[in-house]
Amino acid sequence: MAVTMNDVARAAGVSLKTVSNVLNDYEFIRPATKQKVLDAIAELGYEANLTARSLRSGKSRMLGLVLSDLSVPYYAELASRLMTVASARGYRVLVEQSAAEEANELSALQGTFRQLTDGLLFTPLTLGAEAIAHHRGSKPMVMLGEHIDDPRFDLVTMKNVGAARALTAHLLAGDRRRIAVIGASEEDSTGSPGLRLTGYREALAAAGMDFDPSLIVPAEWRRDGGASAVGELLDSGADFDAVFGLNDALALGAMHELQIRGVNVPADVAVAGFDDIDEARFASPSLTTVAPGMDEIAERSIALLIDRVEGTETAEQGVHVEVEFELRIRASAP
Amino acid sequence: MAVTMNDVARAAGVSLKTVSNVLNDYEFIRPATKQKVLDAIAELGYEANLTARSLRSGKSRMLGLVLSDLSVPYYAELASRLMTVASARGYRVLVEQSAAEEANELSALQGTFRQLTDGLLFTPLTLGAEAIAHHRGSKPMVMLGEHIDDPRFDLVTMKNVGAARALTAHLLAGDRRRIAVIGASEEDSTGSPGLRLTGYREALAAAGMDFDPSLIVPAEWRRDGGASAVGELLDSGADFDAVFGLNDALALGAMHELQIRGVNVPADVAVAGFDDIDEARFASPSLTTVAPGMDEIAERSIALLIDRVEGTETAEQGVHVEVEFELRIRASAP
DNA sequence: TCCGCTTTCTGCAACGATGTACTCAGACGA
DNA sequence: TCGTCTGAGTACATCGTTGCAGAAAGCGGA
Repeated sequence: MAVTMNDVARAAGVSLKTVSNVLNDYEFIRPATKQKVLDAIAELGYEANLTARSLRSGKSRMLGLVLSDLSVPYYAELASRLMTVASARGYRVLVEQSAAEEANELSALQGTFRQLTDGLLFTPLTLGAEAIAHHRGSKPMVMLGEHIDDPRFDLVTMKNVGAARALTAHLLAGDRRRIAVIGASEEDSTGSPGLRLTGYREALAAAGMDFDPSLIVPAEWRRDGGASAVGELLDSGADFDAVFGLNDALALGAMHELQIRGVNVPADVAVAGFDDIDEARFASPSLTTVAPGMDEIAERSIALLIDRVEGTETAEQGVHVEVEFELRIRASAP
Repeated sequence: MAVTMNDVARAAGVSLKTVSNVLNDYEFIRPATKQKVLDAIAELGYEANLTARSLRSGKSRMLGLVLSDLSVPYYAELASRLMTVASARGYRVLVEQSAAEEANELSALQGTFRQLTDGLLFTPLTLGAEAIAHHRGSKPMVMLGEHIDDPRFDLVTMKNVGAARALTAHLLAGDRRRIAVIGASEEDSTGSPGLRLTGYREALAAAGMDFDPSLIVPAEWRRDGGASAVGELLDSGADFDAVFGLNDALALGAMHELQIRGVNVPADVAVAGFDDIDEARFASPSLTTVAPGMDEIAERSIALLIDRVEGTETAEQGVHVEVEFELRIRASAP
């Protein structure tokens, strides 16, 4: 059996409650008593039982993170940073994969997963604002990445529109005139696809260029999605001199397919992505993309969530944080 | 406040313990009573408090996973699969990053992390068998990936030696005569680097070729490690016609650097990796590598660990599982 | 001297579940 | 008819903490 507070109390010759007081930094304890307790703890190698503490106090010092799939590089890198930042503040992160399915997102929002954690970092993909508001429960929650722009929720996000606009402007400045977009459909206006597409349209408009719906190709946001989307474009004989993949996976898949088909990147077609995952830097050619400020997203969202959990952040309305981006101009679209 | 078993008991007009009995599928309950309880549960929307259950029963239905860094694609993909498989058996996975530092591995092995979980999936990178045996505690533990070949531990691993041998043999069959190895040093004989290097040496020996230590370049197992290692090789004027990166990240980094320096892959230098991460398929050129059977690793290790936790697996000695691999011949080393 | 306040420490209940031991009918066999 | 056994359900203690209330001792002020 493990050492309990009772054993420590006996060894130190004090009451159980005094041990608890020492551990919780209660103010009025004589230094000598405190030392006795600390010595006993060290000698017995006592470690607090987190389950019992959690049951009694109602806090687990665990944060939940809901995302679609940990094997997506962007999410993996984000999760890694979130865990590191949380750990520095004494919290752990419990990850739940939703596979982008509504039922899973719902159960992560309500069920036992919620119970185990003090607060939630949520990347909704299928659930809308109303559904979330209705099922969210009472514990703190910070929305991530997706722009569910609703004053009821805390939100930490990247500048989707601005970044996409800047990246498109860069392509235009490089004399690309027919920029295909992969990963959205024409009518998208919300969510990451919609916002990034909006940035693209704004850049076109600013340059006085027409928007051509035939250059917008929907695709699953994965490498294979990017590959097949660009395949369709090529097969259809579309005329384009650049591809903007709405995330890096799409762009990398597209670039792969282009090269297989003998299209030179960037001479014939420039390629740009979004996210600046580590892989982008080492692709061949290296991928021009946008770094959405992942470190800052991780820090701000963890800080906000923990402040909510601990009652430090008291804003009534949802707090909205937008993080600065940086263009990463590389060989695929110089 | 959340609904408790007491509320359910009151609503159903039975004792608290009867509710518990229904939930735990106790045998002797009249169907009518059971139905009353189930109705009350449904009506009140009761959900068991996992923390309380865990305190009382000593089981949390959580498994720990210790790895160096979730942002490493191989680990991210593995973690994702492990979570999916565990979830199908009603378990969650709590991930801890060790950053490949000894202190972190130790604390994951002993500390509060261990307390929170019923069993551990452990990828040791710095700790040796003795240290692990000494600090392991009493809960079940399954070693992953690394070949700490010790009968005291359960282990699920890939065929490192065989796979590396087969891959090297493939390169030799393609008439590559000077195969550089990135990610190991000459004296390595254990761990992933050592085992894969052993496979390489065996393949050379089988082909009657000499082993040239100057072709073995140590490197951090990351993309940038692969890039700088191959940079060193080129700078030193070494003579080589193939690169075997001991994992895909190394190989992809190396391939990137080769192409930047104007070396044609595969015409001038063939490149091969190890792991078959998703990215390998979409690299340019696509990467020849070994698929180490990740799905099977995930299934077998979770099954073994849960069987230990639930007492189904009773082998006294450590159970050792070796999973089959498959070569993936692609464009970088046809 | 007595009161009230602060400092230091203690005991008990409680968090919400499960395990053990028990009660109480009713059935069954001798 | 009696004792025993089995089914069905209950009461209470328990897991290891923390919150709340209170007790004892010391101190200053009137």
